Amino acid sequence: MSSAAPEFADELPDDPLFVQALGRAMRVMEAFQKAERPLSLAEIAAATGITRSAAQRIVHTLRKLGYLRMAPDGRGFLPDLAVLNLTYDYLRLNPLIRRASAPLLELRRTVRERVDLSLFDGQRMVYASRLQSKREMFFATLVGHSVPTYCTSGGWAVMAMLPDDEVDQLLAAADMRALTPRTLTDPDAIRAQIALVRQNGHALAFEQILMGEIALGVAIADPAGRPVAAIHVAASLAEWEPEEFRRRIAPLAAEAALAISR
Amino acid sequence: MSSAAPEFADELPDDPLFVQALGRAMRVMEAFQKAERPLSLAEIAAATGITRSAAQRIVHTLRKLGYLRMAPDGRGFLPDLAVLNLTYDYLRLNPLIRRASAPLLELRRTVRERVDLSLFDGQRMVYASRLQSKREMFFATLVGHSVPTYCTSGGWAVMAMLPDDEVDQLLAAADMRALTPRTLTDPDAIRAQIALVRQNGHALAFEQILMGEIALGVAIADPAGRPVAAIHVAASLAEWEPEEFRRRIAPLAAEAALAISR
DNA sequence: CATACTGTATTGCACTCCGATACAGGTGCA
DNA sequence: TGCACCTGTATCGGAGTGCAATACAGTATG
Repeated sequence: MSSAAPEFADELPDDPLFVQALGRAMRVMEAFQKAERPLSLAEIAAATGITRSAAQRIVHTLRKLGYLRMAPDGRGFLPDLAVLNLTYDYLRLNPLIRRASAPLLELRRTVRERVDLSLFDGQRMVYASRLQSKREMFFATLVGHSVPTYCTSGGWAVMAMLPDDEVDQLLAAADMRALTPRTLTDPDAIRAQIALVRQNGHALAFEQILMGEIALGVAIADPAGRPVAAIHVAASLAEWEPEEFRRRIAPLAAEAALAISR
Repeated sequence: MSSAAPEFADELPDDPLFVQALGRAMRVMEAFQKAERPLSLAEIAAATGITRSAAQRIVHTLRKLGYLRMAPDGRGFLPDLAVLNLTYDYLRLNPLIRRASAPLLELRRTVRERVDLSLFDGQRMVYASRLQSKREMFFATLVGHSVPTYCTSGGWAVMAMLPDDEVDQLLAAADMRALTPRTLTDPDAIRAQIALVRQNGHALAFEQILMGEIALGVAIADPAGRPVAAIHVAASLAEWEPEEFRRRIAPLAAEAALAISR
């Protein structure tokens, strides 16, 4: 980090339309992504590369607007309720999610296992909708939760629809770490999975995120043919024989994905 | 609307810390709350009371940051994925929701009906977590969805913990409309429900939001004793005799609420 | 074919945001 | 006890940034 390059670019060079104050403010909100507890002004300033003064003004403003609030003990700040209003508008207005509504419920009804819709965001797949089944962990069920693209059934399904050079780029840039003993972190092993998806039309992932879990993923493309999301169906290996799971679930998931893609 | 008062206050008079550009930007994001489809620059400008130029710059910036995107057909703008990252941080870092995790799952497991956690936001109760049961409507299950405080079991439970004058204020300011034929819109009828809550410790709502639905709500207070949220358990009148529902569910919901309040 | 709407680009001026600095209150280490 | 350092809060002059007006290209809609 001894480079002279600025760690934080307030704007791209010569972008006269970019509103600096807004860019900084969103960096403040995003600072909480790496936080595990309330952030003080000094911490916010450090994390975003702005001065404490600027952080003060931005936090003050975001607080008045309901996007941040002071932590219960008066030390540090946290995201606040107004954030959820944005969430709802995003989900409600997103055309893909609107179209996904009926097929996902139908799928959930027939398979009776957990059904998720996740959105492709480069290195991550972000959950936009979750229809639980039985046992659940809580935070894993939160909207906005994301999992790595390289080690999920949905991520493999999405990558299978990308040209090879983009897949290579993605895998090269991935910060791979094994989440379970069985998580694939070898790029070639992942490429092999992608090849399988291109044959089968779906991905099957064994214990990549959680031990005991099997997941089947199918990608959803936009009208131009680019993958933008994926459906997952996740279940317990204690209850399913893998080939049976694939045979039963794959056609239903594929049908749902097709209905959403349109 | 012939008054000379400005319809949009960029800042409170003499608040030297308030960042105008940021206030405007958040107004732009919030403009989508009343939208049913993508908004054009002109519409955003009109909805927020800023000029088209300012809207252009703000939209441009929010777009570069991933909070807005152009609609699929190139006409108008929509909230974009980055919003969900904020969502997750809010849910993940919120102390109340952290504490609620285990009790809610436990409650869901025992009652086997829909269990929600909603946050008190004045006139609205905003859903922060939803654990579905069987049949569901989709949009109703989205995080960030909100329902009026005055006609939900959770809202009644929350109001029961407020002093009477605050209840009166809330009801006076409420824009009451019946969502079903049975929705209570008479302030006195609602006050009667609140009185019941103060006796029973929970609220029971019949078909206030949706015909055929019964809901039981219990409030959650902060350490200072102010209500901040509510647990709902919702079920079908086709499957439950109301008194049986109350008898079975109320103690369990109350226990969960207590565990969360701490 | 004209009109009105899209989104995009440019420019000079003034006001707004900038960052340094100071302050009050609490915590913790010596 | 007291000093050092952390909280969040408040003030202020200067300069840089966001402001609004205006122009432009492309596309529906009448």
